[in-house]
Amino acid sequence: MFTLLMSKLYLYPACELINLRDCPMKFEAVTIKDIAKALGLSTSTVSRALRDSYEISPETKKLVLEYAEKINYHPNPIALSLRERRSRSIGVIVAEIANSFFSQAIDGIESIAYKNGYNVIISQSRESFEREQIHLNYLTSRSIDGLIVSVASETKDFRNFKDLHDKGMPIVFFDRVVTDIDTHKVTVDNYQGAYNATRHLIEKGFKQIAAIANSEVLSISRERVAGYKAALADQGIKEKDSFIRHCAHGGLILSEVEEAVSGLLEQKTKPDAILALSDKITTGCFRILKSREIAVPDEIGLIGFSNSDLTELIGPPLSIIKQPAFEMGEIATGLLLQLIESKRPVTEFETKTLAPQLILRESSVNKKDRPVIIR
Amino acid sequence: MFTLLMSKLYLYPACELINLRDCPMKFEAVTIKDIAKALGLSTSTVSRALRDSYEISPETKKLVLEYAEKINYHPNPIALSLRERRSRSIGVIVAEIANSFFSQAIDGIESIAYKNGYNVIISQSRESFEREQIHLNYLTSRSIDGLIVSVASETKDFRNFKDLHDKGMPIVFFDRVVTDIDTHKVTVDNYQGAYNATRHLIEKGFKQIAAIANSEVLSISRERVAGYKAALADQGIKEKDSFIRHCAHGGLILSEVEEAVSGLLEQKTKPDAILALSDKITTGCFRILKSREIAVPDEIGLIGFSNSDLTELIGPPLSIIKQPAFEMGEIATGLLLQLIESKRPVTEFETKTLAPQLILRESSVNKKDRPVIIR
DNA sequence: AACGTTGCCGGGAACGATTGCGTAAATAAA
DNA sequence: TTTATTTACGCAATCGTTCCCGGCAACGTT
Repeated sequence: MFTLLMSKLYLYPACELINLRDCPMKFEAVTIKDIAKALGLSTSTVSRALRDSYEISPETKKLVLEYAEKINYHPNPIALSLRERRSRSIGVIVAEIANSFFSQAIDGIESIAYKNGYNVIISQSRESFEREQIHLNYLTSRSIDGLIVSVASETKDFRNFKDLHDKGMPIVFFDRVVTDIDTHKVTVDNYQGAYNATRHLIEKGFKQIAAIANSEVLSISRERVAGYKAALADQGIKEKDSFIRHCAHGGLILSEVEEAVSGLLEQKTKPDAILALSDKITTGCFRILKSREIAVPDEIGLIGFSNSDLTELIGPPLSIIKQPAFEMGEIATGLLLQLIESKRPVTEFETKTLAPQLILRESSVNKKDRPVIIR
Repeated sequence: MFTLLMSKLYLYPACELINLRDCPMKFEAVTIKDIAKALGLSTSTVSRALRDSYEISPETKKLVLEYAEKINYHPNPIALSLRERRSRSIGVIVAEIANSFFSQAIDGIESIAYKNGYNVIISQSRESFEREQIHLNYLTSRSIDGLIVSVASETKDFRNFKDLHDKGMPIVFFDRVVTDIDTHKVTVDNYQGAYNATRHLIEKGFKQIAAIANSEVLSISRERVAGYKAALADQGIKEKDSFIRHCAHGGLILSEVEEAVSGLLEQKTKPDAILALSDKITTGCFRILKSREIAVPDEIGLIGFSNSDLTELIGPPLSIIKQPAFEMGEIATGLLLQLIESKRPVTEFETKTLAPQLILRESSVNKKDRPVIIR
């Protein structure tokens, strides 16, 4: 290195000096050429030796491998990507990272991706259609091999996803899936989750149960509301349209939750319990009830979807429907990698539906029954 | 496209058919060559036209740009990376994504990186030295342009970071910094944060204030403990070694927090307040006090570092020292990009210290004073 | 009329790796 | 000995870009 530098300096002193300044030297890239030159071999031989090709003699292999080890050679992943036309990275679009459900899911995604030598590139839609589409564009222009998506609350137009999928981009949806696009999907049994929670409320003596859901177009909202309605029907309770509210931004904006709650409380017969059908709505709802000094569960019972560990510590501890987020991330990634690495185009897609977990605590237990704390 | 395919099919029917099967067609890569061929130009001309070079006539430019737009051309970032020897992606290593502080910081990192056309590759150490080093290795072998790190609790040996930095890899530390390595750092005024919290406890009438900190080697632990001690000293309270506990894994394992709390409660004079000096420890601590049915703050007051929004909803609402996590992520990324894109090697490094925010709620207010709820 | 400028463009070598093909030497088979 | 076969390696193309050259017109200058 030193001698090399010196000789170059001798030939082009100024040029080299400038170069040294301009390039902060980065990571001294030791390439296959360096090995070839040092060992008096061709790059092809070195490459094959490193890949343990049968065409290379054991002695040469040993030589190459030892030298590569010695100078700490690592194949340049970018060169590989260019040649193999795959980047070995997958894109992820979620509403927001700082949401327990998504961060746990990303955790799962990352763990499987890492094990298989893939990078994960994360972006957040913040429930905005526009941001989602921008990120979609950006990610695809960055040549990712596949995509894992939980669509934004605002999104009503799935054409871009559809086009992308039709063009051959492997996509796996999780949590909030797009029913119209035929690909792998990973969800929780939202219907059952909402059904069980509603039924639980009824069993605990609540009569007037309202529901606040995420955006109407979202798959999870439809399924959860359906579960809620079914549970009411099964218990002979008539559903009221005025008891079902939606938050277009998934509760990301507290004011929309506030509006939903207000809408419920202003009615002639007020609800005695609220079923919150999305993470942010659950905690948002509690926040509002608390600020209005409405006692939970004595005045209004509360249960909702949530993946936060801290719900247990809230006063009163919140009953929640918890999704196996980490597992969902793992499964989605497994399916995606399967799609990416499949030799032939995949035409059979599956929808994995996991079981949600109902964790009952104090917030959903009517005073008559208190304390029935099941954990 | 169709005619092209047909002519190829005519020449190499079998070959093409196999190809079509093996390659799930991916993303139909429209390249600069396609444009050149279609327009009867050379690739150099097209490239230059796209980059608006002065060497290209306005007419040709127009032609190329319009055609490129029409067929939706996007430069292949991988080819660019190979040529420019930069991947336009930065690595991030944090303890765990599903931790409010880190997810908020990542949020900030991602926003700035995205604006500047960089990808973010995230990995989690889970406070383990081994995992951290594995990820460090992996990330550097994936040719990232720079690194943002908050070191793991377990890490005592910073040689790999140091070596990497010495080799020219731009690194920015945030939150948990490595004092020995001279590079940009972004922290919060940990000393002041702990000082103010301690002082607040004293003012609220607590006399026996204990502290539970993260791993001893961590910069944040040292600074926070120092602030705690200083506040005691300033108020003429003698510090007790037995009142300072450490959690080697940063509270990631609840049992170590349990052990720390037990250690405090077993003493002849028990503490009447606990200062938790790390996110996980704060909530872990509360969790344990609650499970032991120790009233907060009546029996033991509690305040601690935390970035979770839900601390407000806990019963009783937790007083916290909150870090501007999002902002820290933004600043760290800005500094990193500055480092990456600097023409000449940077030798002057700065440490940005932001102000923590003390949010006082009920958990740190002694009964005599209740209710003094400052928000 | 001869020569220098300028404008505009193409050829081709990189970047780092893989791989189909060709081929020399060494060995085996005839 | 001649021919076939194997062994072990090198050449060169390729992936998509950029950019250093070099070239060829059409000018303008003397």
